[in-house]
Amino acid sequence: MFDGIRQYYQELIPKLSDEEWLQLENRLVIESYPKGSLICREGENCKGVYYIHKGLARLYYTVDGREICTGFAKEGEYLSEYDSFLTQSPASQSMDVLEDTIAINLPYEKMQDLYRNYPIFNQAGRKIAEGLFILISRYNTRLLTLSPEDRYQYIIDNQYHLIQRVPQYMLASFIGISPEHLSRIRKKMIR
Amino acid sequence: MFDGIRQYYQELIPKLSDEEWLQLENRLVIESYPKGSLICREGENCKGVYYIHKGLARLYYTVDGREICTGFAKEGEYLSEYDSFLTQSPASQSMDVLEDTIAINLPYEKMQDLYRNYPIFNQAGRKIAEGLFILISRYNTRLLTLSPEDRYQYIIDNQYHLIQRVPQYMLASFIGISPEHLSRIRKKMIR
DNA sequence: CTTTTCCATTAACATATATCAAGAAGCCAA
DNA sequence: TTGGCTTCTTGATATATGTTAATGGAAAAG
Repeated sequence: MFDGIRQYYQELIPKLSDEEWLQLENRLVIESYPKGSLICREGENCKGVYYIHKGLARLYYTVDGREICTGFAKEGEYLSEYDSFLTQSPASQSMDVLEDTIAINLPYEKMQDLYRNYPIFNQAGRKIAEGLFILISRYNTRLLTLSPEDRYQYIIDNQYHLIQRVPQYMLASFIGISPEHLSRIRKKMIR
Repeated sequence: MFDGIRQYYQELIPKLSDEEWLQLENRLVIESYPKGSLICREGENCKGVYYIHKGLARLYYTVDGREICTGFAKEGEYLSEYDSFLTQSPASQSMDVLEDTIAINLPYEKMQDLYRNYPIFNQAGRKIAEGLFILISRYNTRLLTLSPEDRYQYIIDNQYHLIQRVPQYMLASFIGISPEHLSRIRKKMIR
């Protein structure tokens, strides 16, 4: 169950000891979410960082009753409303799951606890934050520098699993356009 | 000269010792940039993280010969093309200075060196990365959830120094619209 | 001081993209 | 199998925002 996470952390901290791993493992919480359920609701404090063991989760804003997706995580990937998690303040995004999902949660207090008692985890925390920064930074770059068509092409080339598992209207908001416009772009690209 | 930086790090690492601070200070490089000059050019590897001692620096993309600003840093603030810095790969943004600027640079190799020999700096590195994540994440939130007018209002309310020190056409790109459109928005807001 | 360059404003016009509305297609549930 | 959701597509129309171009003022340069 925890193999994926252990491997992940061992890449972040090559010299992670068995004892330290055990301390981490003891703090992990396995959670199960049926398709469509919320992991975190906008306005509430995000409770943890979630490793997706099985399934598919999504992060999104709700604006004027409309959803704007900003991220997805499938098996082996992490997801969190990280701003809310770090500051323990109300989330501006919600997280839900698009399929039945099993997530492994590292709750906020447990993580702070680890940082205090096992400082080596600061190294993991640093690399995780750096990784998340790079992720959002590149997402930003694509939104600001590519055309809608090129942003869709990017998903085809680099995140093809999203095309297969995520409804098209969610992908549309992910690349910053309306569902109808994406439909037209697809039509044009087929020719 | 280094007072601001020292204070900054001591907030990140409350138990930073004099010895550790000295190790950091020895690795800092003071650099001087005349108005308009580049700190980092798109396509090159970003060499460091820059603390602005005096002056004003800017981060921006160049798309079809046009500039899109994504960040500014004044005295007491940090700036870097952090993706490029972390991965030591070509930058997708440039950094230049809008006024004569003195920056204090922590170069990449020196920073890695610190992480290796003084692991406590991982804690600072973690908090810096977390802070940068929050910064870009909220910038993203504003771009995705606010109208252009509200985005401009946000700058008035929260970053008024930018209104005073940054040309309006740069602010326009910062909030994601054309200079002409910002001019119209301002006119409408005055009424 | 001049002269030049940069920048903000304004107006007319162009266009990408959104919105609205209807129908078709796929999928799930009973 | 049937009926009802959900999602995708398509067309007509609307609109926010961009583009082009001209003007005037302010700031910088000489």
